[in-house]
Amino acid sequence: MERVTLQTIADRVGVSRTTVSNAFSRPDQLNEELRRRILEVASELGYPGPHPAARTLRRGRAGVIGVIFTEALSYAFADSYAVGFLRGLASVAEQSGTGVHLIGWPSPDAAEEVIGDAVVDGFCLFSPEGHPLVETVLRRRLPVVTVDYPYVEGVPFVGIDDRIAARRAAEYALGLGHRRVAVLGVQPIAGRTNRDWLDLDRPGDLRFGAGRARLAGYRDACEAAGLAWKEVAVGRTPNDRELARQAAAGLLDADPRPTVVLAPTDEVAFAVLDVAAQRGIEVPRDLSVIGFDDVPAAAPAGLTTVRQPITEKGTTAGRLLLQPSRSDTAPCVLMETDLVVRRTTAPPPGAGA
Amino acid sequence: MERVTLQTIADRVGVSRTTVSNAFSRPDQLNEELRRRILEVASELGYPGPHPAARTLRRGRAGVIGVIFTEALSYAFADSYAVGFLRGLASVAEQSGTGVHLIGWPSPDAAEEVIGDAVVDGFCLFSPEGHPLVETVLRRRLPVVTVDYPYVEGVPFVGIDDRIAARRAAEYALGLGHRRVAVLGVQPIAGRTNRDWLDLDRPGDLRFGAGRARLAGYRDACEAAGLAWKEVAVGRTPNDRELARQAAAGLLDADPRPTVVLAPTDEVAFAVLDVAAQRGIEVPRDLSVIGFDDVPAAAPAGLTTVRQPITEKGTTAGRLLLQPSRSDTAPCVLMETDLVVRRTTAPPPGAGA
DNA sequence: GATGGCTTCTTAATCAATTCAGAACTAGGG
DNA sequence: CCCTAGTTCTGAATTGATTAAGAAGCCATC
Repeated sequence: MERVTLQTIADRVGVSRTTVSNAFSRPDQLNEELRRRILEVASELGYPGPHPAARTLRRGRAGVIGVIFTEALSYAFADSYAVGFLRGLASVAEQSGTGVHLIGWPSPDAAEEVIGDAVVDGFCLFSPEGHPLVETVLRRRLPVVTVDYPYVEGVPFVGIDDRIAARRAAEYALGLGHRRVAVLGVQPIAGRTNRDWLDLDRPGDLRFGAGRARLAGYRDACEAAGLAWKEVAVGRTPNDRELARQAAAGLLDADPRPTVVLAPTDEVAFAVLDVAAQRGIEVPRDLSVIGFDDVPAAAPAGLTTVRQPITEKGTTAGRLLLQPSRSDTAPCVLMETDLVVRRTTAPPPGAGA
Repeated sequence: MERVTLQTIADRVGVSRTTVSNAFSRPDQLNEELRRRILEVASELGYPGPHPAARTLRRGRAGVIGVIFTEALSYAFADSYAVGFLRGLASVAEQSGTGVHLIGWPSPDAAEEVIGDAVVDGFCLFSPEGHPLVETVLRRRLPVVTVDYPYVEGVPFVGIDDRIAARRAAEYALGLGHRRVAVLGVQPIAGRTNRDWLDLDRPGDLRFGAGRARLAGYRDACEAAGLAWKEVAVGRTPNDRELARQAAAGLLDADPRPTVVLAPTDEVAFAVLDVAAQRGIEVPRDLSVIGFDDVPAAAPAGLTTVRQPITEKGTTAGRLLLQPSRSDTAPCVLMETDLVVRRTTAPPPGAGA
């Protein structure tokens, strides 16, 4: 059985290849009766329809956008922040008949290849912790939007001001009277972490990771409140509930125990709550906990956290990609955030409620 | 600025197009020094790399598989069963340098187009509730694997025996002594539901939906235990925790109230637990609840449920797609399931514990 | 009876690569 | 000096469609 192409059908029906193409793609260009005959023969021969790669090549448009993650693709489905973002992006893409191609990143080499081979009309770089692949992506010379990190001059961007938002959260805690403060930072996954990751003063560095920017915001608030940074217990952890329990335990087992933990994400905040429950530490009486993101699970858990418009970030990124602006300067959207106070925060014990 | 192609570079360096192509795709075919010169010129000219569509067209391989969902793409990220499945699939794809293209289904027409336009090497049809698009997909004449439903003769398949698994769960409940039984079925989303959806006796129909198959399993168990099906309270609901609360309330507010609810999914079971908590009905003392799927949230919630290997389904489907079997008959994998008894089931009240 | 406008179809160019067969050159062995 | 083998590069065919430009036929209008 040979391959069936437009030509096969054209020969069989006795018309030109063009006419057969029109039968599929521009029905108004030919006689209805002839079109029916063509489609009938096509179906008889088992023609799979116009070849998408050939069509894309000729048309110069794929009808798909690619979303590139920082890590392995499975991350996209494990993290509810990522899931929320994708939901927003997908809904916009859907409306314009555009597909979404998810691109993971098993290893740097594989990434180069996958990015080079992606049949897409544009890329969305989704990377809470910076993205070593920006160069590779830009090389494709397609429309690009980066989300969260990094901000690249001339490339459309969607994000929030992590530093300010984190500062607000810390200010709230300090305002409640807390002075024994512990903070946690999200570090990039193992292997890519350098030793002075916690050195917040390296210039320009904050532009490459939400974890560090939030940490810096926490520090800003502490110092403004007259609390020296070196008196604050600082830990770091991957953004995984399971793994974060270790770091959380480290902080909660210290003596004196902190009265508030500022977590870099809700996921990590949940880990802190888990450990507190294990230890019989009552929240918020003995310990206050603040998260970041306001993922769907935060509300039922009563977690005080910094809300950011997760899904809206996705829709915004989608629109930026699908309807590129005509202006000279690349759009740069900073979303609003706000502190959502729920049931995991209270004044420190002995504050004389 | 003109478009830069292999030819542009070839002209500039003074070699043939073939040689430039080799510089990118088959480094062993040319002199290292010449290759360096070519790559240098390419980078100077801002060459984006070999055009993926052209490459795919010529090679006849895309390096991507498509996953087609039953409903809107956002569903894929809202449902934890789907998320688990995708995680498995993605991990296998990743290992063989293959991308994953997620394909939603905003409307039937849009779907035809998106499926026809997808530059992929194969399709995975993921559809707990049957799939009207099987025909469209098969027309592409690419490798296909269907997951859960529908089972199509000659098409590789991965799934579980929903009917048997559901029967086992119901048998357990009946074995505990329950006689006032309520069951819930998951119906496809509104608009595609016909009126006699609950008529389990329509021939062949059970092959098109986990919801109905599980319902049939519950019925099998009841009748085998001498409990007439018409004495069982039957409700139906979409697979959404929020929406399912309504159906759950309908069952729990009945008089006499059932002592056990057999839910078609964990998501629905959670809704039943929510409503029970609202009403002050104590689980498992006053009410037993059994779910289905064993999603990650089931264990912490203590939900008794039917475990199915969600992620493993994904890896299996991936392998079937990426390493098509050489055998004549299409592989058909039925996964194991088992009942996981946790803290939401007990003998009915007044059974003399 | 020529002119113009429609509809319907065809011709030929184009999209951007890959690949196979073969040419040119170098080097080694007899 | 010739033959063979190996490396490096080229020419031409091929992949499967879309599209702009143009031709043929038909009808109505002036």
